[in-house]
Amino acid sequence: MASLRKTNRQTEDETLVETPDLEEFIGYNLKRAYVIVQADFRRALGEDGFAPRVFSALSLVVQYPNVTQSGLARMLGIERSGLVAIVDELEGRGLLKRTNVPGDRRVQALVPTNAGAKAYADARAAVRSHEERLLSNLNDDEKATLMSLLAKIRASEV
Amino acid sequence: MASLRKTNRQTEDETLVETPDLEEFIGYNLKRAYVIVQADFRRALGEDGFAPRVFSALSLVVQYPNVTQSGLARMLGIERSGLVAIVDELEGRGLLKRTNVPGDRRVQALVPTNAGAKAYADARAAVRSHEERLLSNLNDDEKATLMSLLAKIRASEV
DNA sequence: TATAAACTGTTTACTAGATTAACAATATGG
DNA sequence: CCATATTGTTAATCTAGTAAACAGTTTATA
Repeated sequence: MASLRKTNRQTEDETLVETPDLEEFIGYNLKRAYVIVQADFRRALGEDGFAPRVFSALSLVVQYPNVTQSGLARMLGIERSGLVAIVDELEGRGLLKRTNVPGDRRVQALVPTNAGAKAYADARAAVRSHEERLLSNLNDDEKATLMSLLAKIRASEV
Repeated sequence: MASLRKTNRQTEDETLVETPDLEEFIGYNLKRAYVIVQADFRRALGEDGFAPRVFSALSLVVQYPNVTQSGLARMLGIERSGLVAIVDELEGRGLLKRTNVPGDRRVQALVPTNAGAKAYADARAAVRSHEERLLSNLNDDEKATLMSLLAKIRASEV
């Protein structure tokens, strides 16, 4: 707090301490934060753990059994074509089944297997402890505030 | 607030209103919010406007002229190999120059052109108004709080 | 001073995540 | 019945990013 020279004047010093414009943009900070959390997620879940999007898909299938692929894509905010590979992976690992629905032969309802429910419970615990560990410098109030502010951003989707 | 049935009990209703696990994870909400902001950024800057990462790079070059590519990559948190295409694009558009530095023939200092400084000022204004418009349901306090919480996440990088 | 180690910008190959467009099969609404 | 819409799927494409190698150059060390 000694110096009052807080301008963004250009110098040739190798140590530049002024806040660059970038830090003032929410988008930039959102991305940097997201990259950090996402990288730690992968580290925490390990080599052949779930990728974030696969974890998310499994989570919804476990919580909403019989969800259709289209419905799941809508919930995740991705195209249904992009979901095929994710469901293929989960089915290939024996964590869910594609089942046909009497009355509509187009849809394939997704049903978690017992192994899928178990794998999800384990993964959820791992994700929870990853976030708790990584974000240990935020207290519960701060986390709740962050969530509500992120929810506001999500609510402003065009 | 009429019903107290707030369990996550499984039903066969087509309208499921309970909060799924996913919404409780900071990583998930961070990603969803980031996707929304990033998509609006691109929409706002238009067909041949800057991609977010190109905008970020130009911002730093304008604010820190003579930054090296390695230095810029470090600031952006990406590999220097990934920066080559970004700098190629900016140089190709005539917005910066690669200049050689007397005393170290390895490095190429990046210097914004006048056109680059102008383009950045315009883009920065466009980005500011995009964020102001998109995030108009957050007041200044909320935005400041969000920034400080995101900064805390950034500070917890491993 | 000789040599090993490190750093810079770059290319190439690869991966992940995602989108768009088309398609056949099926369902729904005038 | 017929036009329209929906579902799951494939194929082609795009973007953003990494990792590994490389030649040229600089720095550190023995």
